[in-house]
Amino acid sequence: MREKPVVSRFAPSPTGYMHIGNLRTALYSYLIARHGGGKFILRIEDTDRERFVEGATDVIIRTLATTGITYDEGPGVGGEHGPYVQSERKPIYMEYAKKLVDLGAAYYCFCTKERLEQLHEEDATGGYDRHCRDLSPEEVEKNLAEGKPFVIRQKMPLTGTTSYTDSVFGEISVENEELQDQILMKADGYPTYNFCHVVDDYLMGVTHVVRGSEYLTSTPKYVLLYDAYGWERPTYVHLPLLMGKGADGTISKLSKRHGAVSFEDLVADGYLPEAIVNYIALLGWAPKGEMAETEFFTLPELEAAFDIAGVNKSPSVFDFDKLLWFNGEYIKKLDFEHFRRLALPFLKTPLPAGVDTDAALRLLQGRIGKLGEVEEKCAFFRALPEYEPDLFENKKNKVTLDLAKQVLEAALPVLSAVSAWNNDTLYTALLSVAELLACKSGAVMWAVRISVSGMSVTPGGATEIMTVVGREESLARIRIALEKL
RNA sequence: GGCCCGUUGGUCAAGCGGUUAAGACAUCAGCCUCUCACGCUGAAAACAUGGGUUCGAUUCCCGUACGGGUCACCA
Repeated sequence: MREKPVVSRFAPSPTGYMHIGNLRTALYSYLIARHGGGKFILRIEDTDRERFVEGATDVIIRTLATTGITYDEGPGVGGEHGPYVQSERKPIYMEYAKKLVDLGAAYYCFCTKERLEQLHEEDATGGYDRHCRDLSPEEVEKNLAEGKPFVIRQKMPLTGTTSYTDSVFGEISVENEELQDQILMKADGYPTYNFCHVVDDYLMGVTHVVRGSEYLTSTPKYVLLYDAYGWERPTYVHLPLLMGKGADGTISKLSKRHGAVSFEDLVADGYLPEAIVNYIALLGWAPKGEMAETEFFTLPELEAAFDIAGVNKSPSVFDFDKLLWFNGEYIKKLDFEHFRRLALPFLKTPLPAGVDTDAALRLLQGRIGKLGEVEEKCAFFRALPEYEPDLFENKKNKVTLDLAKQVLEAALPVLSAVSAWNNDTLYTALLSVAELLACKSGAVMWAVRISVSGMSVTPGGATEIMTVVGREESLARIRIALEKL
């Protein structure tokens, strides 16, 4: 018996931004499809008119495009199961809802919102009392003829249990008496998620339903729908949640209070899409076997290696430190031209005329975790920071204020005399200063570096920094230092 | 609160009855070095808990604790 080809989908609702948790769901769903050589569909779930956000669909499409997650069917690319935006599929749902009523698995409900609110006040845990479940056909016809507003509810079995097998969590069972007669069609004629996703998944031939584990306990209700229609149930793949760590160390569901958690925010902060994808792929999934120690994956490599069996059950905490490390590694691997092109926009304004921007960026490439650090790390190239003379003191290199003064006094004429201003000549020149003063070369380098940078920690050594800021500025900065000493 | 799910170092995680319980990030130390960083070497650090089952449990079963999810005319 042959396996059916895998068809999976990503079905976000357009909320205006792409949360990193949603992106991971999209990624896993995509990987399951591609690993199985199957199809991947994008579907927009916009049946909540009140929460509709203009342009939100574009954010989703853009994000998928920049991460390289391609889909075979969906908005913009079309396909044989369109349209792929639920608001454009509206007539389909009423048709299928009526079919369900005929099948005896759903019913019209004419209860007003006021009555529902009253019910809730009387018993907050009771839920809907199934008032309209057993209305006679005549009564229903009469109400419909009068034009009374209605919803369509799912008729849940009152006894027994419903079970299904999730490919990550295993068998899930719930008592049917726990299930509410949930609303399938709203009074505004739009379907609820509970209903339309089932209809669409069926109509679009989706074999693998991949989504967050918040749906784990409501899935029996969906399974009942498949059964009522006589449709084959899909394979369910529920994913563990993504958590965030708060400033106080508490763990909770990843949200804005944990910092930039939308994909576009991270990119704007200088994280590379490839690094983000690589990192989130590993949050909740780990490769098996001999691949278990591998950490770096390109998208195609993930497509080859991904396997549902490697998906974890427990929630994972999003760790910005590790993302930063991953990102730094990806930045290091960039060829310089590429890095340069990405880094330049992160400078608020161009560096001063005398400063060698390319040289500065070369220094930075191996030392930053994200492109957003470029500006701050370049600040001292723009202007010498304020600093106190005692910055010159350094135990390891045995530098005292007095020695620093001697070094700089000796270095000034030597550096002025250097014919070509480059790393090698400057290095040789400074070594001669060390020889002249009979001190460690480290002491000379230290004093010079502090004087030209005004900082104890810099993205490069003394000569490298002088190369970047240029001859005039370097000498000027050394003179300023001498005034302080 | 009812129901469902989860629990290996601070974090991500391997493990799928017998292991010195991998690896990575972060942390710390040493080395290297024209500082920092990179790199290299090393260190500290974990099976929530109580019962079973078993010759033997991190691994299987039950309870407890803790954490999470869910109970909408939201998805």
